[in-house]
Amino acid sequence: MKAVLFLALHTNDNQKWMVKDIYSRINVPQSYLAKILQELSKRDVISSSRGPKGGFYLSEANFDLPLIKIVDVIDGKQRLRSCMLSIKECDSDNPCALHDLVGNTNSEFIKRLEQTTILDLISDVKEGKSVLPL
Amino acid sequence: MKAVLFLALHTNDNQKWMVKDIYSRINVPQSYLAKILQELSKRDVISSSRGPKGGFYLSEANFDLPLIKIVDVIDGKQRLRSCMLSIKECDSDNPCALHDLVGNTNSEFIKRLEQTTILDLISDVKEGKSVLPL
DNA sequence: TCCTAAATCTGATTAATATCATATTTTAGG
DNA sequence: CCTAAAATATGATATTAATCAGATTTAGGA
Ligand code: FES
Ligand code: FES
Repeated sequence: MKAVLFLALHTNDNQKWMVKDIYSRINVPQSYLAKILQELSKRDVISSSRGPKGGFYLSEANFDLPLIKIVDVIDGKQRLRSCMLSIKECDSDNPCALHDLVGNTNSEFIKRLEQTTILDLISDVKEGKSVLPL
Repeated sequence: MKAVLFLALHTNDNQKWMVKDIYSRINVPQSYLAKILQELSKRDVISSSRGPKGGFYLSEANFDLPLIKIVDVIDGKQRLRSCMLSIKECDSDNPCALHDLVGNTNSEFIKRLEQTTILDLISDVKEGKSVLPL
C-alpha cells in the first residue's frame, strides 16, 4: 500500500522509480519491497520498465484500479472474505456469532475498497483531506 | 474466540472443560489450544481449576468481559490500534490517506468490541439471531 | 554492436508464529 | 496422606512469512 501510494504521489511522465530510491522513504526493506513490486507489476497493479531509465511507475489505468486489487494480489482473496470464526464461508443469511459485529463491518470495508481507487486517495491527499508523508 | 465462545455456550455450574474434549470440536490443534487457554486463564479472560474434575470454564465475571479483552490478550493492544500505513500513530485529527477508509471503520469496530460482551454474543445465539455450530 | 542500468527470477536465509512434547504443580477423592 | 487427573510452565520443533543474495533478462545510449 505504502509503495503504491508512493508511486501514485510521485509518478509523472518523465520519472520512474527504482526500488533503491523508494525503500528507505517508505521504511520497507529493500529486498522485500523489490519482491512485492515485482509481484504487483506482474499482476498489473503497477507498471514497470527494465533497463536504464527504467523503474516502477503507475499508468493511467493503474491509477483507476480499486484498492481491493492490491489486497487481493498481496494477501489473496481469502484473507478478507472468510468467516471470522472460520467455521464456514462468511454468509450474512446465516451469520455466525461474530458476523454482525465483524462480518458486516468487514463487508462494508470490502465494498469501500472496491469503490475507492488509488486516484481517489491521492486526490484526497492533494486536497489536504488526508496526509501521506512519503 | 472460538474456544471462548465454546466455553460460553457449554459452561454450566457442574461442568468444566478439558482441552482434550474441546480441541476437535472447534478444529484447533490440541497443544495450541492448550497454550492459548492457559494464556487467557492467566490473564483472567477465562477461568480454570486444576486437578481431577478440573478444567476451563467461564465465571460470571468472565461472561461480562468485552470481546476486546480477548483480542488484546492474544494479539496485543497494538494490533488493532496502529495506523494502517504504519507511518505514525493512528490519529483521526491528522488522518493518513487510508484513515477515513480503514481507520474509521476500524475505530468503529474497536468500539463495538469494547461494548459487546461474551454474554451478548451468546444471547444472540440462544435467541437464534446467529449461529455457532460448536 | 556493446556496455550498463534497470527489473525479473529463483532459491536461500532469517524471523515470527504456530504447534508439539514433556516435566511440574495443584487438587479431588479414596 | 496417596494417587491420579487436571492445568501450568518451559523449551523444542515445524511451518509460514519476511528478508536477503545472486544470476538472468531487457532496454537505452554511446
Ligand atoms: S459468517 Fe462468520 S463472519 Fe460472516
Ligand atoms: S492515521 Fe493511518 S489509519 Fe488512522
